Amino acid sequence: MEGNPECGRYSLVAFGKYLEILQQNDQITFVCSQEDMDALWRHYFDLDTDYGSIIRNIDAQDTYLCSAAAYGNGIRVLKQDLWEIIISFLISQQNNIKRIRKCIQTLCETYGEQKQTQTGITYYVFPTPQALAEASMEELYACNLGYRSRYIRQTAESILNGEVDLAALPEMDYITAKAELMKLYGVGVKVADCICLYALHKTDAFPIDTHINHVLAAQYPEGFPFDRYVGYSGILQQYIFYYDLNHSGKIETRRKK
DNA sequence: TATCAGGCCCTAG
DNA sequence: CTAGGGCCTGAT
Repeated sequence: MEGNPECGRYSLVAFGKYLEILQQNDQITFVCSQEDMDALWRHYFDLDTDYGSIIRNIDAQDTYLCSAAAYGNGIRVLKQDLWEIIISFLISQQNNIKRIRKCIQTLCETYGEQKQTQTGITYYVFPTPQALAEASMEELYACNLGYRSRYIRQTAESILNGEVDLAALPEMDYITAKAELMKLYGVGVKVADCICLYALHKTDAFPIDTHINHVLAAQYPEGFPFDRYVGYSGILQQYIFYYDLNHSGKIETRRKK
């Protein structure tokens, strides 16, 4: 998603299509046909889920989680393309967001199909498994993917030769799907959880990275109450992550100045 | 110059 | 099973 929060204008490419979104205060406008809205974007943004009821179910005694959820009110866990998310999170490891975006953009421009909107905007779709499997290691390294290049190459091949069947994954339960994903070279516990959450919408998946780990140690020394939030702890993880990354970051910045 | 950023793989013990 | 080293690269 590319965006300019100042003027409330966002754009993204998903499932081969380009979408522009405009926001004026509480009003959101999707610039697309009614058909695409109903067939694609409603599902993609998980618009039929009531996130408000999830937030209301949070333990009122848990002031940290309540604050995090209030801060992240409006966040939605997207239902993104499985293949795209696998590669994107292979790239994300030991990496920062700025470079992740650049790597993915380079992959799309180098190996993805170029398209144009009716209004003449050029964009690139995410490359297919075939396209990435055909890339040489030298070419992948040239995309600044670093040591993740071999993860991407081998993963693309594992998909092509049927070692892992992408089409079968959505039918699996969370635990099974996670184990299946971890057969892919370069996919460990954390990345598998991200894929489960962002592409397969397994909302029990609770990715634990360095930020979350830090919060869990500081706020939940007795352990996070997963039992209380069966079926949607992954959504709460999003609130925690966003809160820790932005809110507490701002506090640190202010202190320094 | 050293460290770190939304980890993972591999090898030892 | 757990610990620890190595790994691409760019920013600070």
